[in-house]
Amino acid sequence: MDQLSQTFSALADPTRRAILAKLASGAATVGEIAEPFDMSLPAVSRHLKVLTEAGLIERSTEAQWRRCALRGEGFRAAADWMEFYRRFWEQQFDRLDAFLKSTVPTPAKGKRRARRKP
Amino acid sequence: MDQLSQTFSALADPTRRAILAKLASGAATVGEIAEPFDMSLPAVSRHLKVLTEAGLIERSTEAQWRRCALRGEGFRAAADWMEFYRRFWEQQFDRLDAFLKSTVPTPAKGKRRARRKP
DNA sequence: TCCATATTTAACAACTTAGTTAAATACAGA
DNA sequence: TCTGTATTTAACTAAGTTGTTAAATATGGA
Repeated sequence: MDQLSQTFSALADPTRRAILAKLASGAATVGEIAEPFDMSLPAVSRHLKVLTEAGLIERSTEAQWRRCALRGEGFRAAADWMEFYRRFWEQQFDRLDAFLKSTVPTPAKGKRRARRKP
Repeated sequence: MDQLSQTFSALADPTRRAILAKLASGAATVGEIAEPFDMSLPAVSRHLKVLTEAGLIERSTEAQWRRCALRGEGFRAAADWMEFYRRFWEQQFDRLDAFLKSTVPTPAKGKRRARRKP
């Protein structure tokens, strides 16, 4: 599977996103990560495997614990991909903005399209 | 399924990302969208359904054609979610940057390692 | 009305995913 | 070496995804 698909696929699960959110405030062991979830340890272990293979986390061994930490670089490609589409939602916002402005008693009429500044 | 999962799940397929890329340069009918793919029309139709349900595209009817267009707003939540993690990859870059600076006392001509684009 | 074009729905197969429990493995310390 | 704690792997099931072909539906025009 291509890298982008693997990343988005890994992010498409609420449990995995919750794991990432936890790791955003610091590294943790598998047991610590699993604790808040109403799910067996093997299930969490597999979510961690998916995140690792997607490059979103990295793991190190400390005695009998496996410490997991966020791997920022793993987000970059997906974030860059998304960034390309930013203009579309900003443009949409501008359209709404323009619409609201045109609703206000202002004589400016016509089909012009506002562009947001970068 | 929650909205974020639905969005990321929709993006986790190269065919669907290719469809979005095409729509980024303008709206198109189902037939036009399907044309470049080595895949049956019903298969493309289903990808479009997934994208529609994820809110990433919107459709309108014109005679017997269904016109599809990018729906920027649909990207926003996922992009915002990603944005939260930006500091992690930027921080990682900064760490590398700092490491390289500390490793090379005098940034002279003989560069030992290429720097990634800023 | 009937036909051609555009698209979706139905029915199906192959494959993947996400969870379960039970067993296996890894390591630290008595 | 034996034991307890931490974690992964195996085997299995249920459900979901992606593709196929055939049939159904929608629309405009002769």
